[in-house]
This record gives sequence, C-alpha cells and structure tokens, in this order.
Amino acid sequence: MKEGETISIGGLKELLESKGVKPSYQRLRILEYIMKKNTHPSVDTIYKALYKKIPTLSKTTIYNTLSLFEKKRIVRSVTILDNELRYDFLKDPHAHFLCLECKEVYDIYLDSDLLYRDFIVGHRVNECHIHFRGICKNCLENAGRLEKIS
Amino acid sequence: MKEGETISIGGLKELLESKGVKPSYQRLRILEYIMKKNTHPSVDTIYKALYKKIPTLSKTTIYNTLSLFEKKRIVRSVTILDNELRYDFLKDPHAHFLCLECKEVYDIYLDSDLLYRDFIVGHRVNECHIHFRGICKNCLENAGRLEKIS
DNA sequence: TTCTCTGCAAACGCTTTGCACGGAT
DNA sequence: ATCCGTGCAAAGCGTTTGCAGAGAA
Repeated sequence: MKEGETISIGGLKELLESKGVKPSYQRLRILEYIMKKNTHPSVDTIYKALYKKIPTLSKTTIYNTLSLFEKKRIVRSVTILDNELRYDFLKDPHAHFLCLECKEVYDIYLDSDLLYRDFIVGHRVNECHIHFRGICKNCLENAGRLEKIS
Repeated sequence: MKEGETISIGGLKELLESKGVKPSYQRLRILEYIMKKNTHPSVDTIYKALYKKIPTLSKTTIYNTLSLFEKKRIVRSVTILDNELRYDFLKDPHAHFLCLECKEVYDIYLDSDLLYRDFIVGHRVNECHIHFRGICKNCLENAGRLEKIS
C-alpha cells in the first residue's frame, strides 16, 4: 500500500484474500476496526468496541485473528507499553509517540535512514522500532488552559 | 556519568547515596549485577544469578529495588519484549538491537539527532526509544558454520 | 465428511499487592 | 519505639492453550 492510498471498507475482503486469509465475519470486523481507528488498539479495546455489535465475540478470537494477521503481514504488534500488546495496521515505515498523560499512541512520519537499514554494526536488521514518549500536543494545551483557569 | 567513565564496584555505595538511595546489601548486589552485565537482564535473570549468593533473596525485593532505581533515574526499563521487563543501566543515549534468534539485547550507539529532540510535531519529547530486531552477528556466523557442516 | 473457525474455560507467567517479620536509627 | 527494607503468599491481569461445538467446503 503506497502512501496516500486508501482502502475502502468494501475492499477489506479482497485485502484478506490477497494475503491468503479467509475473510470471516469476525476477521473483517477486526480488520475494519484496526484500519479505521488509528489509535493502535489493545485486544481489550477492540473487544470492548466490537462486543456491542458481536455479542458472542471472544477475546480468544481476537488473539487468534491478530496473530494470524501478524503472520500474514497485515498488522504488526507495537511494543511500547510493557503490560499489553498494541496493534498497528501495516503502512509505510513510521515511528510512534506515546503520551505518558493520556496513553494515546500517535504515528510519526520520519525522514530517517534508520528505518531502512539492512545491517547495523554487523547485525542483520529485519525491523526498526522507534518511539518517543512525552506529553502530546493536546495534553500540553489542556495543561495550559488549566493554568489559566486556576 | 560521562562517556568513557567507569564506576568501580567500590563506588556503588556512593552512587546510591548520591541518588538518595540507602545502600542495602541487596540493592548493592542488584546494582552491581546490572552494571557489570551489559545484557539488559530480566527480573528472573537477576534472581537466578543472585539467588546463589543470597539464598533468601525474593523477587519482590528485585521488583521493589528496580522500580526504586527507575524512579531515582539509576536504571531504565527497556520495552522490547512484550512479555517481560528488561532493565538497562542509564548510560548515554543509545539504541538497542534484539536478536530474534538468541533473544540477546545489544547496545547500539547511534549518531542520530532523533535521540536528542525536545519536540516532535508539537509533542514534547521526554524519551526516545530506538530498537532494531533481526539476527545478530554471532547467530549469523553460527548459521554460516552450520551450512558448511551440513 | 473433513477441515477450519470460533469461543468457553482453564492454565500460564510476569508483575503487583497485602502484610508481617526483623534490622537499623 | 519508630521507620523502612525484606520477602512470603496471594491476588491480579494480559495472554496462551486445550478442547469441543458450529459452520463452511
């Protein structure tokens, strides 16, 4: 998928099939959620969101589906928080920003050659993960507002 | 601690005191282990290593000690593997390399300005974490040897 | 029928919490 | 006596596994 390209919800079925994944109802809904939300959801977040529409949904299915997606290179797991897995729809290489205040994870598009290196000091590189931590724009602004009020 | 500077084991007590941490026997031993080993150990690794010398040692103490050290900015937790915490003695900013084969974590010293940015697209940056994943030098060489043999 | 997907329940493993003992001041 | 470090035991919580029923081919 090239930059700027969008995938219509109707194309989800074709996307799964092109990756060799049978497009079951649950899988389509989980993929749809990950693609529409850019929030790098946890299993629990996905579960809570989809549970309303699919009351029989099980977390096991979400775990199964996401590890299948990961194996088929449709999503990738983001290791930012140490206590839970977060998932990211596979777009162009990018970094992440974790807000320590609101726990939101933002995509950060960098122009760094680090993201594209094949070797580093003799080790063969398959993946490059970059993430920043701090206070996000929104929380900074909110903090500013609170100061003015008090 | 500046680059190139080394800390003698005898100086551990002073290091803890300078950070406002009472230098108990367990704390000294845990700090010593983290500083001597550059292997980014998990709690279990530390426990197994120190258990021989301190049979009464409890994992709770290691958890307590490490979170205290982290609060006092003596170590920092490395979020690379999602199923366990790894700890890193706080040196100059550096990146990590995780070998997917042997699970070893290597320090990588980079000359990237990413490590020193204060802001990124409006978010205030406190920390920058960079890690690569792949197959390390050693495992690559071993794989080569195996090929020759077979 | 056969194979795969789904999902309940239990197991698992790392981490945290509650609490009491004991040493230091 | 008080404070704080230590460590056992239990709880907590995200994830994985075992297995059986449902559904597709």
